Amino acid sequence: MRSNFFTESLLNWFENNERNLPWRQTKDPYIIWLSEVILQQTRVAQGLPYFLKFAERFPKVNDFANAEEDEILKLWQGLGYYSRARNMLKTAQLVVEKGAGFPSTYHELIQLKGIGEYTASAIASFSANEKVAVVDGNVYRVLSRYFGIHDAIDQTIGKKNFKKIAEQLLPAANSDQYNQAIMEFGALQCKPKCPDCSTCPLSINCIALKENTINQLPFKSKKQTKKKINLHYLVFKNAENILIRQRRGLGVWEGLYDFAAIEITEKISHDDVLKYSEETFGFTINKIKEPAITYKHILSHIIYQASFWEIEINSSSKVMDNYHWIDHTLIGNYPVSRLVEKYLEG
DNA sequence: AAGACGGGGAA
DNA sequence: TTCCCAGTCTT
Repeated sequence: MRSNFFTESLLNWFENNERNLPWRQTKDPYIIWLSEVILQQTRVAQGLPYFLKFAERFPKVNDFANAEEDEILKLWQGLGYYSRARNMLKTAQLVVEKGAGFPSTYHELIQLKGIGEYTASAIASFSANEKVAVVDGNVYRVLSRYFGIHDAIDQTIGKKNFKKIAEQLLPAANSDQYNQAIMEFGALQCKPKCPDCSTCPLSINCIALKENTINQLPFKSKKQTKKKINLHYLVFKNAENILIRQRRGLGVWEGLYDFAAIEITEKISHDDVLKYSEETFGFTINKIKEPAITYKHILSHIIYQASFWEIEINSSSKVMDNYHWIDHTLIGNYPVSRLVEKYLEG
């Protein structure tokens, strides 16, 4: 599967269409790592401001390694897939501990937390020009269409095939430029919806265009379903304090802060709230404000229907380890989900 | 192999 | 609504 026309056309297209992105101004594997992890499953437009924040706050891996997880998560707030942030801290700490600087070889990178095949290839290619092929969503799309490959990209067999083809296409020289080029081409020209094939320099040899299968490729075998969960938040307050909880072992939003909550499918009543408050916390309720609105919050695999009960109590009695009474004006200092953020915005 | 894991932008 | 984004990890 060698194609000089394909690779030469992409390199030429890239020379004329490359975006000026800040992480392309450096060979520092640490900075490239920042950008690559931030951009996992994330559009450039959404990730860019986060990259700028992180690069400014943590110019060196040492700065990152010395930060508290809460600060990392606060900076990451709103970007999603928070395990990326938690894994980055572990990786930064390990790199500093080893004392040899941020690695730039695929072999070393692939062993680090939060760095998989794509990210290890990207960092090795862009920082050290190692001859490895990147395979991301853009690459699947461009290759599947141009070569008319209908293998499922969410199956092991299909992934291996695309990987092999990507490796065979890698040019001997400028493989770093070529890797950038094919991804940029996928993002700007060979887009998921309505690609502009009429101006595409590869269209003359594009199998999917010839077969009219552009809108069927790349092919995925599974379709995701979302389960619906009702999330009843109990926001306990007294005169000056509010009760927050750090999420531990709940799956979603690990490490972020929210409030006491009941997750059941049924609606809950005024009496349920009273009973739960008494049994779980020993609280005596002063006043309950029923939720006026509900929030629909959609994750990749869950649809939350959330409501917030505001509950006044008189004292701040002792609570479990992962719960904290804090001054209500300080809640903005804690990392929270977009759902909680929207509630707090009123 | 399949599911968990966020949030938002585009059509 | 539906798709998918410079994917990775766990089971």
